[in-house]
Amino acid sequence: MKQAKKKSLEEKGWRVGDVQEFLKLSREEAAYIEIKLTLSKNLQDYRKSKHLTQGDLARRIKSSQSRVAKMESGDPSVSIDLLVRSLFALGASKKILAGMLE
Amino acid sequence: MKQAKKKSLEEKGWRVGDVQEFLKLSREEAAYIEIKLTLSKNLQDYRKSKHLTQGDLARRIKSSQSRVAKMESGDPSVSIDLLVRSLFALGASKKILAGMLE
DNA sequence: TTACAATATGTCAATATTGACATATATTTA
DNA sequence: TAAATATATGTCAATATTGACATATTGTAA
Repeated sequence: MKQAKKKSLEEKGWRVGDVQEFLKLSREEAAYIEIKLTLSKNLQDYRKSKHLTQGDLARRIKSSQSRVAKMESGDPSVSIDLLVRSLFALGASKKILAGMLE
Repeated sequence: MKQAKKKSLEEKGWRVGDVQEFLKLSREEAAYIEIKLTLSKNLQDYRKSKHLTQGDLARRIKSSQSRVAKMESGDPSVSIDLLVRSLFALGASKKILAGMLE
């Protein structure tokens, strides 16, 4: 955007640059959420493939059934760290993790 | 381990099973730490390849230079979440992330 | 149906992670 | 060299994540 136009808009009260910033942020936010959902889904598949209940997995990682449920439902209160640690507890490796993201 | 042997050891005060549990935990812990270090190193390379200072990156992710330094040094106070969000802020994609873990 | 097992949802105190700050230590440039 | 710039390290109050709990809902076998 030309400086003159930018200045003109700013004089009218617009915060120029915010749209681009918004788009960039939402792109990054979307990528972040997508990763969490990918890990969530894979965790559930992985657990089921081992014929474990949420309670079983909870015991293994010293957590609770309700937290495992939140992990698998993509609850925003769950960190990537916890998802990754849970996958490792089920026997996944770094390579397997990489495969989940492809 | 045979049950008789196990019982005998337990009578002597040993917590049998702890060794296996310790090994399993350390295996998972090692994998978790390895992932963080991998992301740390890649973050630094990625940042440098874009000719940005730690301060520049800090501004982009609304954090501080000191936290970026901790991210790149593999400081245990840094979460995978923060590392991943930072990589996305530098333009990385899910696929690129996967490549880092291979 | 009715038990029973598994999963989902909401809450919260305890714990972990965070950005910010001060300041030390490189590293680069004039 | 010295000054400027970049990075490292320690601390801490604010915020986010956590396990635990209660309880609701869903699935499932008798």
